[in-house]
Amino acid sequence: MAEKQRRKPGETRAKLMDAALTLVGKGRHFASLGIREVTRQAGVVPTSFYRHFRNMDDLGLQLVDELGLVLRRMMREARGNVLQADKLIEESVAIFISHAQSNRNFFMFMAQGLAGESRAVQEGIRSEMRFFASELANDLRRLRLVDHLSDADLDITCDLVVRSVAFSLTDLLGVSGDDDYQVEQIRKRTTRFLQLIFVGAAHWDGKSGI
Amino acid sequence: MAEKQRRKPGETRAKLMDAALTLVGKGRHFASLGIREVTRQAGVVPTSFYRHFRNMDDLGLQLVDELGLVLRRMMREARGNVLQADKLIEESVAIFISHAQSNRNFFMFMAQGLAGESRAVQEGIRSEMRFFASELANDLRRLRLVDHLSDADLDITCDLVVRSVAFSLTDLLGVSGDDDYQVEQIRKRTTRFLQLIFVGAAHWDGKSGI
DNA sequence: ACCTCTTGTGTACACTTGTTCACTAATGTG
DNA sequence: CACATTAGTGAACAAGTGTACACAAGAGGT
Repeated sequence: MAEKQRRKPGETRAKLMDAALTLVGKGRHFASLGIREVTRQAGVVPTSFYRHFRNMDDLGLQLVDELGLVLRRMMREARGNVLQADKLIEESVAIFISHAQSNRNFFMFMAQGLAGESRAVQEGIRSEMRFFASELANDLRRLRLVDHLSDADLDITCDLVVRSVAFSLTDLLGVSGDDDYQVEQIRKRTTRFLQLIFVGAAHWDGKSGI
Repeated sequence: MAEKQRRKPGETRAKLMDAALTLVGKGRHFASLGIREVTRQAGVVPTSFYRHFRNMDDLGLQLVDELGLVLRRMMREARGNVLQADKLIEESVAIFISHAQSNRNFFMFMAQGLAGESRAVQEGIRSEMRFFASELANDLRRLRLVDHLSDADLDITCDLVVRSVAFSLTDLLGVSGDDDYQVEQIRKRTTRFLQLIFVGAAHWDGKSGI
């Protein structure tokens, strides 16, 4: 019988969140996880769960918050590392892929959450994406790369960019992660997507299309 | 005690698939559905399930097949109804939204399956999307709208179009369905996305972007 | 040193789950 | 009509589930 082991404050909480992410990383869907399963994976007794979360949805919401931090870190790195404007897309995609690889479980949770079963989690992730898109819009404005676009059109453009990258996530998470060839294919394809979008934005006249 | 009621062949099978879709439509995630739950919703005894499916994954796979039919019907209608090339995007998006509304549960299942827990279902949906993109490419070629694009660039373009529309699905399924204003917003936004992409494709020179 | 709050533990209970089995009514085939 | 096959039923079982409760060990304040 295990002794009671008092650990650092918040450690069990972190272990539970980690456990959920680990299970998601192993291919399970967050919606199908149970409290007992998560506590088992965390090496903790089931009742401990309730000390930190009201239910699995609650845990999901707190994961979204942490996801926000991961995304912000990624954004900061992108801002710091993208020096020349002409390599902006390529470098940003590379940074994105690198972060997605090293936080695989988090991004897997994000991909799942977009069509997940908790409306709150869904809205949380969506909100993170909106924030991301608006920051991207700010940056592009600041770099004076989109002077001819109205605010509304810039908004559309950035939204589409973020969505395309998010969709690439599902490609990326579908391959084994150390399959360098496949990852490289996805990187190239995502880069092309964004280039296509920005070519469209550059020639956008505010009216119709084809 | 209910009598044994022999029904039309395949009726119970259909009822089970319908039941799963109904539950998905009610906001449940497919990955979290259980056999008993589905049979209960279908008004059938749990053991009947095994007469038609080996497990829930199997049911999911068969749902993907039916989803394929729905998508093909939609494509056929789009081909028949889009007369003028200049309204191509708007009409296609309208048809898509209309189908997504009247097959809400199916499309919800599709949105979930993209990051679902069964690899086979995931691959099935992905394959449907690839098929859709390639058919779109064929149509655009046939209409001679993309003569300046290489096959590879056309492929990228159509892929991006299909992805964008698929992502709009998650927007659409997030609103209540008879909230006409919101649906209209999504329709407009999706249309803009596609217009932006096609403007990009029209000015694509085979090299870089911004 | 005392008290209080927080956090982790073990036990318990009622309920649900997936799956097996034997049984039976309807159906199609000869 | 006889017969094999299919497709439905109900009972059963072991395993797993969420949650409630009472208890205890350490932390922090006074």
